[in-house]
Amino acid sequence: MAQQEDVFKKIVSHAKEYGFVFQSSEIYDGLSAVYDYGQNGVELKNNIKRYWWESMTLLHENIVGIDSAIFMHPTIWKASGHVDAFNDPLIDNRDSKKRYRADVLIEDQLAKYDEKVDKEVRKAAKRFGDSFDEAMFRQTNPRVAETLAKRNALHERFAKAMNDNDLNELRQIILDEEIVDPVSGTRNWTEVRQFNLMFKTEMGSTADGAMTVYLRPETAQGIFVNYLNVQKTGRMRIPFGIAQIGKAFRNEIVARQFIFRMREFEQMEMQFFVRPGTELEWFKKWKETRLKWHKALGLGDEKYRYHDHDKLAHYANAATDIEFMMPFGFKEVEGIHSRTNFDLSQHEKFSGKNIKYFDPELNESYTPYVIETSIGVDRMFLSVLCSSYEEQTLDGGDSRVVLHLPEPLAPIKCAVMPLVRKDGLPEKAREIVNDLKFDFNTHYEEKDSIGKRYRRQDAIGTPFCITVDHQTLEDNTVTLRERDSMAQTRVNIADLHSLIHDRVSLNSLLRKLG
RNA sequence: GCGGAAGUAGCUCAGUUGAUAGAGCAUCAGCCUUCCAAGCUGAGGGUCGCGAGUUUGAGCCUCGUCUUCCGCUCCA
Repeated sequence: MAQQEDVFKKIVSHAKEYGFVFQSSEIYDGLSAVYDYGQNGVELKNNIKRYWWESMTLLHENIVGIDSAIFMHPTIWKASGHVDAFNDPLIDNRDSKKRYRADVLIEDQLAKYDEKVDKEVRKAAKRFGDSFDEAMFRQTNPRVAETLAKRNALHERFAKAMNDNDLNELRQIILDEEIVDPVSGTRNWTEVRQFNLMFKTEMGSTADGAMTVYLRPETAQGIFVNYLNVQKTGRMRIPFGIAQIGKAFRNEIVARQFIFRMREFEQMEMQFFVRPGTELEWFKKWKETRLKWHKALGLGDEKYRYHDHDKLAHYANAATDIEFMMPFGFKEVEGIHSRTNFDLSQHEKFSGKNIKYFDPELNESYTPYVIETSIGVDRMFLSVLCSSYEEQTLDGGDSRVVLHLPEPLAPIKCAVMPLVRKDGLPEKAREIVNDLKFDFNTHYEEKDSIGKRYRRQDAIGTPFCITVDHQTLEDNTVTLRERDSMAQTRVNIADLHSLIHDRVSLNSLLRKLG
């Protein structure tokens, strides 16, 4: 494990050194958990997005795309449950170093009072036998009355504090109730802090007229609130899907592991709308379809696994993750969720609008069920990068660092280089570049020895190098050198285009998906 | 957010008990002309994360702060 973490550090360094990923605002000491993509990173990332987008929209005639705004009506996040779910008052115990939700601690305390009352009741029931009147006992017993009075006072105080969002009062309740940390058994508590996982900003240029809006914490809601627009204007029939790629934002408490967990990240989501009752079939189908998409990249089938959720979120009736073997363990890259009709029903309720789908085959209206596939672009990027990175020892003791990127995803497809910088070779190489550049991201390079130039291209994952030598001037052939095998073949300049195209075009990946 | 460790050139790092910064690789210019890096000459690049303090003097000591890593914690 320690060794793997070393590898991960090397990958992070490599990503920076070769222009894939930089920390945001680095010259100002950086901004925590925010990263920028460099000149090679952006190409790789765009290629990943294109692979996903085309696999959705080109290969499925019943899936279309949208691009919704990051700003959305704030009520959407009330409807989706994010306003409640993403706002927790948290408190730390200084001795155990554990963190708790303050409201949960107090709720546990309430439960303890209830438990105390129940205990009295059970004791009395045992003592009085059949003649025991529980209702009467609860009303009249002085010990029970005392406990209940305390409990109700606490409940009232707690409800008020939560309602007022009074964090100091929550802490005071914890102190007054002498609540101890179940781990350390101490009452050495920090302040209660509010954690807002959604970023807030204001819309409207005057302070008093401004409305609080959120940066979306997921892209899915943009699809839900538009689904009927798309269905009607696109004359879509169930089952159909809507795909979207876009940024989302979460104020993560702990954001770590490089670009694996960032505060600003990009999602590729597809929401698939189906007839109620058929959702689990579709869930199964999308689970398989999505894993196939991953495996087609050839990063290694053994690096993937499903992780089915036992504990389901409030809106889901089935959920699984596709996990990828990162250097720091199997980690979620994609989630496939059967979201039921929760989101659409909520939007119907909160908006007051009828957004039911009319099914012409059944001749009835209903709220569709939704299967979601949601993949993190940055996580995908990381899995591609990590599994492609190799430090290779060559015959003769030489070594090289190679990125075995899937060829269609590589930032640069081919590098053209004159063997020497004279005798008209550079000019000939330029001619080749000027022909290939319209179809492939092509680099020209003439500096340093040829071996060194090959190494540089290996380090950024360029699949092909084309070398122009003196023979080229005579018979228009060049050396085509392959990244992974380092094999060299003599080919005609006229054949370069199709040779490269067969290997680096996205089609070669998409065809594997059928 | 808590605890621990760290931050010196693009990368990897050295810097002795405090005396105003070095190496290798990389980059750039030139020479050489060579099909798998590390040949020669020269050049650029650092207010030692940032800010205070102690001191005649701080990369080194103290405090604060930011960032990163590890462990907790959290995770629609």
